[in-house]
Amino acid sequence: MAPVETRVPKQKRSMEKKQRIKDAAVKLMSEKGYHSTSSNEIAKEADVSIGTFYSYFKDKKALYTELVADIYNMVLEPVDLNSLPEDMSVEDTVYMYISYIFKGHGIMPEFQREMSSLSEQSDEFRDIEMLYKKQIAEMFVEMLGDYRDMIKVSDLKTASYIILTMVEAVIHDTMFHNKGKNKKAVTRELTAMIVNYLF
Amino acid sequence: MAPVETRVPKQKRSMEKKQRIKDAAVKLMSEKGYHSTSSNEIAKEADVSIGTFYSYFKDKKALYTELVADIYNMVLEPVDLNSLPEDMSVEDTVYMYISYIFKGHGIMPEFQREMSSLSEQSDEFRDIEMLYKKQIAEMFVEMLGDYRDMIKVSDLKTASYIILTMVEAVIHDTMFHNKGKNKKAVTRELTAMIVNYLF
Amino acid sequence: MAPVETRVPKQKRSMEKKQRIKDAAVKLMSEKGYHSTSSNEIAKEADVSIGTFYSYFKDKKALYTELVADIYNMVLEPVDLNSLPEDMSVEDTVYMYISYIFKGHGIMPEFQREMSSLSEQSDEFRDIEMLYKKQIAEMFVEMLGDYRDMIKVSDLKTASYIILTMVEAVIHDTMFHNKGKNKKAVTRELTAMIVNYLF
Amino acid sequence: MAPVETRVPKQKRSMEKKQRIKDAAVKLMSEKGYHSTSSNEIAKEADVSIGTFYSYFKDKKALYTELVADIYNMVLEPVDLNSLPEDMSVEDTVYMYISYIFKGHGIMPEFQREMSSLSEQSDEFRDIEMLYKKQIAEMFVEMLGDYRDMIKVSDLKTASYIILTMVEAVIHDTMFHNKGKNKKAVTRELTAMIVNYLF
DNA sequence: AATGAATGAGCCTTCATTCAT
DNA sequence: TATGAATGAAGGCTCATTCAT
Repeated sequence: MAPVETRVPKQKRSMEKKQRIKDAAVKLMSEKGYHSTSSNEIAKEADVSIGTFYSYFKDKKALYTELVADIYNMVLEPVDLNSLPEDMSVEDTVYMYISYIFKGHGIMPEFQREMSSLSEQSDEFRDIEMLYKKQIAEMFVEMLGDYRDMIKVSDLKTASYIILTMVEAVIHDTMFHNKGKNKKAVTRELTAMIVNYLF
Repeated sequence: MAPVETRVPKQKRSMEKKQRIKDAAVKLMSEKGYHSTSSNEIAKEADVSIGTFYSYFKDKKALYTELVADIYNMVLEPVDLNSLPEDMSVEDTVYMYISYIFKGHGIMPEFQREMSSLSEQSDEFRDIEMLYKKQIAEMFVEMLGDYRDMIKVSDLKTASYIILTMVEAVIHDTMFHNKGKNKKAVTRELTAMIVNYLF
Repeated sequence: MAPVETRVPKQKRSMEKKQRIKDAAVKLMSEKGYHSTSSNEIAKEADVSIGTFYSYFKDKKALYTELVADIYNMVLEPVDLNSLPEDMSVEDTVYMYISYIFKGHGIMPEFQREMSSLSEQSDEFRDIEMLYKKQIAEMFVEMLGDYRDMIKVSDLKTASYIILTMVEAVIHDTMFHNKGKNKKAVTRELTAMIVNYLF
Repeated sequence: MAPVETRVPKQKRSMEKKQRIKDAAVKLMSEKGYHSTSSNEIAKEADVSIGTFYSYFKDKKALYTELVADIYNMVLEPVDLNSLPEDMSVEDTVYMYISYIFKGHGIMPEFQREMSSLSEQSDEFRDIEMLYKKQIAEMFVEMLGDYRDMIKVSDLKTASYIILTMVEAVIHDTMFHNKGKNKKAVTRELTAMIVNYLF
């Protein structure tokens, strides 16, 4: 009843074990989905006892939540907006933004697919996703820099969120159902659409 | 091995029973998702024995498939494109189209949420959804009528599919995460974006 | 609780129905075994309602019991020992006896296979089988006629029962596991063995 | 889908548990037959959780298969043909062989009854039994030793199989339906019969 | 810290049997 | 007589989670 506190690993060996569990989980859940992957299976794939599994993660859901957070961090981390060229055109900026999102969807795409599916089912996961999305949307506003003043749309914040939603939907579709074909063409079309919309 | 065939109800009372099962399923799956809703639970909610459940539906998946079909029929049915005014502007046409999709998402929205979630997980369900989407996308092309000649986009078929994907994503987002606020504003924005894109 | 008396059909139409049920049962049980054949399936195959099924047979087991009795009657019925030639040799007599048993095993052999399997599981069925076996064994003694005096075995009754057991085992094996090959050779060998044993 | 492997017990306590399950299964299946004994029932009788049951056995059939193997091992193990007296008569050899089979049928006779019943129903089970039978039949040929040259039967291999079939049928009958009475008399009769047949 | 044997609630599904019509 | 919709106990099996070692 009184739950044993989940272990917070501080030593390297432990970290490795926790990471092994995560890697195993990503692998298996990407292949077979969250519901069809059992904790025992994950532990075995990670070459760790089921007891160890439960010493690192309160339950299966907690593991999943951490995985989602990890993915988002991986997707967001490598951005360095400060290093953008000063004199990019609007088109180039939007194009770059879309490419960036495209790139993010290239990281563990199968797992992201599973994520987007599960996010619909639980507000808990949904909330994390919102956090990330807001960040990405804000990033777009920043990227626009001085061009912001030329935008005809009044509520830029909302607009950027809608733009992100749209872009992700189309990219998602392109990645999974068109198997990643015509990335470039899609990026171009989206760019045109967004530029037309904003300016 | 050779199971007794699924019952095809012919009398009113039976129809009611089958419908009761469906209603119960929609209710529970909307609340807790497909995977967390058991057949026994559905039967109990429908006030029907589990045996009756399985006499109407081969298995849980078959029930789900019927539900999806029902939803699609409800969404698609009430359209009558022939009765559109002859002299609508492009903006009005697009606006109407988006409104139509918005309306569709208002039917059992929570269940549709679950549907879109499951579609990601199984090509089987995905296929049904595609069918419906293609119809809706084609409908848009038809609605454009004579304006089609003025469109600058070359591949209108693909464009209409992308537009639908986008529109649905945004509407979906608006419905569930903004709880349906500013439908009008969103519709207006989307209209502008699409018109700008196409013409 | 108070069981409705099982119907004893007196009219032709009813007889037909009951027979249809039996035929269907034999067919299905021969193919798939007793345990894998459901009463609903039998009723459907017989083109009769499940209610009708239960008006003719108290339960599934009662149907089976009747089938066993029927088979035994079919196997035993067509014998007419009185018409045997007077001057048969011992060998010919034994050969004829074995052939007779072989023939019996040719009647609905798959169902008999199922029967022999189930007989092991229920004393009820077992008893019926004993009855039949005793009759067959006695028949052999009768067939031997005047040769009886020349037999060296003391307890002919027991001997004849053992002989039957043996013969059936070998025939059974020949029918099902050797797919009925070398019936003649097997009959010949058995004849030799028995003649050697008795005389 | 990818089930956690069946547990291979290494410690004594576990071995005991697995054995308890087997013992319970033998007991119940002997009493009520394979089909009428449920896995939950076996687990309960063994005082073990159903989960434990399925950690030791893939499914009910796998348990059964192990039981059959165990029985065969018990029946075959204690044979040491090399220690036979050199100068046994043919009669004594055959008598000994039959006694050996008789003894084998004394081990868990009720379960063996169920086994022979199931063998008729599934080729899968039948195959295992064949393996064992072939061994026993071959053993007989070996036992005959130098007497083999004096045998008048041409195909000794087949003959030994038929003899085994016969002997088992009679023994089986003696054990269950005559409740083991006159073992000696039956053995004597069978011996005579076989010797007469072979030589 | 780590293990993994053990648990048992709960899942999906079947089928012999009843009974209102 | 006949129907067949309806029942629900029971079966085989899974898997998240616990806890003694």
